[in-house]
Amino acid sequence: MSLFSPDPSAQAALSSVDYAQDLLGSDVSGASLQVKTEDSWEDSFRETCPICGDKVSGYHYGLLTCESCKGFFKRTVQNDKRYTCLEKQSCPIDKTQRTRCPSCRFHKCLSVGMRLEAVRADRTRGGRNKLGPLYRRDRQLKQQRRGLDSSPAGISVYGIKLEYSFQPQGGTPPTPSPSPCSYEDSQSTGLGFSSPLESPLPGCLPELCDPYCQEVKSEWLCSSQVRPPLPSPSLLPEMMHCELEEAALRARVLGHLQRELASRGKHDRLNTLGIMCRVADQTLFALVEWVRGCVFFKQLTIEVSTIVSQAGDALTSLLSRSQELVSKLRTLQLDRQEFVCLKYLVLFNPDVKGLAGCSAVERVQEQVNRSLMSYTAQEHPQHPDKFGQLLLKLPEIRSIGLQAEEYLYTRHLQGDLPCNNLLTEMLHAKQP
DNA sequence: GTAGCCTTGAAC
DNA sequence: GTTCAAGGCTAC
Repeated sequence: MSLFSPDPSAQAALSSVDYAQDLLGSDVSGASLQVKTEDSWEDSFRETCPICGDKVSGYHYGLLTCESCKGFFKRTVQNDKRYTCLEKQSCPIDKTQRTRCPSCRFHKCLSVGMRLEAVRADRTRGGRNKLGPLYRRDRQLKQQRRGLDSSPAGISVYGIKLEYSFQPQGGTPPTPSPSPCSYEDSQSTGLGFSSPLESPLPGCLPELCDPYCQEVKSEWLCSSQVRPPLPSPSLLPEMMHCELEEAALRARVLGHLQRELASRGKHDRLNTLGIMCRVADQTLFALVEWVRGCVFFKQLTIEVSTIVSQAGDALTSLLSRSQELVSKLRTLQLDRQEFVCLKYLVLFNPDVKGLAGCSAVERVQEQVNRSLMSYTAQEHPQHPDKFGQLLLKLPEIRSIGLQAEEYLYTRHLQGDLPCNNLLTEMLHAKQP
């Protein structure tokens, strides 16, 4: 069984911190495929490091990398190093030139998906972390992909039935094409692959390529003679197109609230929590509308959700954390494009507990990462660290979302929340 | 600072 | 007991 898992908790927290800092969201969990093969592990070592192309030594901080990039990433994060690129933040990173520009090397580490949170703050040695299941799934998916590569198209491998799939927007199956395709071409048939086990078409732009498509990657990342432009931010206009107009959203939420307050009698007034829940409810409607309309999400099917949630009394802390986050984002001069990218990164979160079939989500995350990196490099060259700084805010955004969720769940269990609204419905859905 | 090898220890 | 992804050590 396999599920896709959007994470509106953090979405809500991120989207509404300006005017309603206690929104909830939902999470889903489900079983994941558990297949381990000897071949897949051996095959892992035949791959090349997605950062420099050197020989892979194993999974490190979220993906298969070489020993030196592992060490570089560890040193950088552990020692909180800040690098500055002396060129245009687009230095080629390969085995022979990887030590030339640590700034671009670190950006590449982040953009291909190395996880900051996998570097232990307490420097504890040994043991395993929460990425273990991800590594297992990745190994398994690689194995599946190899099976697909050597099998006729469309035939399932190992008899595993997929319950979740990327679906072409037009409902027509993707047509394999041996020639390179444009982003628009890919859009016209959805993302061009119908399950997380299938790779995108060969020859597509790197933004739409699978993270392990080394042939294409090396072409645009490592060539020093003909260097293509920075990873195209062409995804951004598409993402911005789906964006709700914030002023209109505010007006809608406030208008609804005013009408509700006006319709209530003297003895039927809403208390503060009631007002906040109404705001949360309307914002959730808007968020659901955004999620439904957003690029990528339209191509997903979603299954049921369950979660075990624990209650906590945290409104003060929640508000203070949210305000602090907003303040940090303002200090970073977060603009609308970056805000939208963060929203996508929060929504398409492969770390969601119990998420299976997450490779498609990881691919989306990687594409958005690239778009964000490209955008910040082009639009804010005076702030070369901005991409990394923005990514560092994601754990806090997600954490605030979870805290909001826990708080609301507690109040929900105590019967403090108004009935018959979307918020309550979502909280009901979270009961184990 | 880099990168290859070693040690550690939780998950299986 | 084995695995393997963390952090540590150290020659360069």
